[in-house]
Amino acid sequence: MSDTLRNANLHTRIYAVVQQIPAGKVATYGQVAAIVGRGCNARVVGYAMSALKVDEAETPWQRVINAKGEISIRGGSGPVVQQVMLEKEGVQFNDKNQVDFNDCGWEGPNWSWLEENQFYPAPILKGKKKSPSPGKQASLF
DNA sequence: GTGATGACGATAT
DNA sequence: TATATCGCCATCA
Repeated sequence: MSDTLRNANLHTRIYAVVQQIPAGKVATYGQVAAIVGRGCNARVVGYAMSALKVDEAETPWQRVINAKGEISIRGGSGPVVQQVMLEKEGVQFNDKNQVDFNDCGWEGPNWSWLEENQFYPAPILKGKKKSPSPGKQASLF
């Protein structure tokens, strides 16, 4: 499995991380991106989610939301379906249809899992960062 | 083989 | 506080 993941595409690695999110918990795109590391951005995670195929139906894509705690899917019944699925898992939404990360936020996978699967959770290179401010980004775990 | 497009997030101004 | 910009990968036409 680890070799498979290591050689896999970024999307496959993203799916592997998403599959670690337990029911009743939610993670943000940026959080998943930070775990995957290696040139993965929040946007790439979003792309990966949109590219989900039937084959990867086991991936709990509904547990990945944006940094505001809201559901980011645009069209059709997607957002509604996602919220219903999360509520079924016990995720609480407030009046603004937002998730409280203090209550349902995912703290991340186990370090042992990360090592086993050759993941290198590191601060992602963000847009033009002229004045590096570590610690701010490292608030993930 | 090339180009456009799409579930985001953080910084800079 | 709000808007603009940049980073980045896989898929499809």
